Amino acid sequence: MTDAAFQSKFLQVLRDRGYIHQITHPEELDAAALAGPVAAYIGFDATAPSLHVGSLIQIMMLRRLQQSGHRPIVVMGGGTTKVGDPSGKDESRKLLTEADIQANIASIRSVFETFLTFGDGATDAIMVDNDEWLSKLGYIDFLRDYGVHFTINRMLAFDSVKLRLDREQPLTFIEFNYMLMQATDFLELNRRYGCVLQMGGSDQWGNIVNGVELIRRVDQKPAFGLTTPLLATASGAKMGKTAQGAVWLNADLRSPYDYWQFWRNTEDADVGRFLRLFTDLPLEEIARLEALPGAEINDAKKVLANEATALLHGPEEAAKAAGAAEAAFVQGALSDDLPTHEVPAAELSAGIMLAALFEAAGLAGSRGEARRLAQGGGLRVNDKAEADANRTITDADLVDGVVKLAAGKKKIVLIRPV
RNA sequence: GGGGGAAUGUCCCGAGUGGCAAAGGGGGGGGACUGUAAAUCCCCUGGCGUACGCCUUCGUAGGUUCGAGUCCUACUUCCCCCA
Repeated sequence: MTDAAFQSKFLQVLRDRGYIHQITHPEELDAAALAGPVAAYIGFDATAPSLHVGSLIQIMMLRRLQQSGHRPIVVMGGGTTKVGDPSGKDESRKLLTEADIQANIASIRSVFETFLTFGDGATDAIMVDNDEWLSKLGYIDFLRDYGVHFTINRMLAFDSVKLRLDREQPLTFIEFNYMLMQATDFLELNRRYGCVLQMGGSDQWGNIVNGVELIRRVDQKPAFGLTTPLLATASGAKMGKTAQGAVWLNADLRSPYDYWQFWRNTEDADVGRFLRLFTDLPLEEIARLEALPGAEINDAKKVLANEATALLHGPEEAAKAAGAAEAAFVQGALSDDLPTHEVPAAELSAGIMLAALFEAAGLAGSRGEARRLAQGGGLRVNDKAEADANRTITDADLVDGVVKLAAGKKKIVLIRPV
């Protein structure tokens, strides 16, 4: 079956907006989606207190699923995170404690509420924690019930395993079991909720296929897998990695302003693709936007930033971020909505070394970095390049009640005495 | 079980003769040019210090030496050959 032949709205949308990389059984899945609401899940491991942009394509895919009249299941990996997914990783990650994992889950879960509608209806989203069943597995029972369906021969051939072996990096037995855990998840969800589809990133293909085959083998029931392409920018860089680290979705880790900026700085060649993936705009509108010539493409980037920020943080925050950016970049003015770092007024009066202030404001990783930045001409105070990072900042540097610090032209933080 | 290799700047790859803060890439940051883009060119890329400087780094732990990434010993992990 070619992609063009999809009958179901769900797969048509995914195809047209660029979500599909691989599907295990395209025709069957298409038929199932056409016949009625299907339940599909994506798992999210709780390795950090927030998801980042890399997971956004998955979240958006669940949104498309729901928009197409189906039921999204968000699986929090309380159990799988205890084991640790080796997929795409060079080396073992430190094992997280149970408390860390639970704290991460608590912190992560709220982002889904803005993208999905939760409830008890047929197409309402639900969220479950796989620790609920995984932690109850008994070792011998597990081996007898599930272990018999997996051959080492096969497991060794999966990329997640092969990568580690090829790089001569150790792969521990616990990590080796991860794909079995994930396959167990799928089977359990299939039995509990009639979940027939697991989706995920292309690095999850192996894990997903295992689940599909487990269900087909053990329960002789249909099950499907679908993966998204690996997201990279047109220049080949991994999506969502910036100087300051990952682009977190939680507002306390990355402000709406910075989130807006992230999208605003999209490469020309990515604008159309990102609009399709990360906004709800109609395809015709996107086609028009991405066709804008020359510098006008910047208008499309603003739309992208507005829409994407609104989806995550709400329209008000998006508007504030857009306003602050407009003021800072176009008018060269200050806006209260720029990222702000507060310092005690007394400390400022006494004087603070500029390099230390940069470090505290998060604009530099260390004082040394701030000094280098100054030498390179990228350190600015109140819009003026400052070559001496050792100079002292005091009340005298306040302009309209704040000191405007910038690392380069784009990263701005206002220092406000309190 | 025996024999032979390998682990390097806490992002990755990777040179390295006993004097090394350690070659060179990639990635990242800054500057110039632009459109808050890409491409290109230039600079920077362990921490602290205003500074002569001090501290911490080459799988782990010891040792030899005025001095060790470099030599020795043990351990850890990986690869190859023989069994």
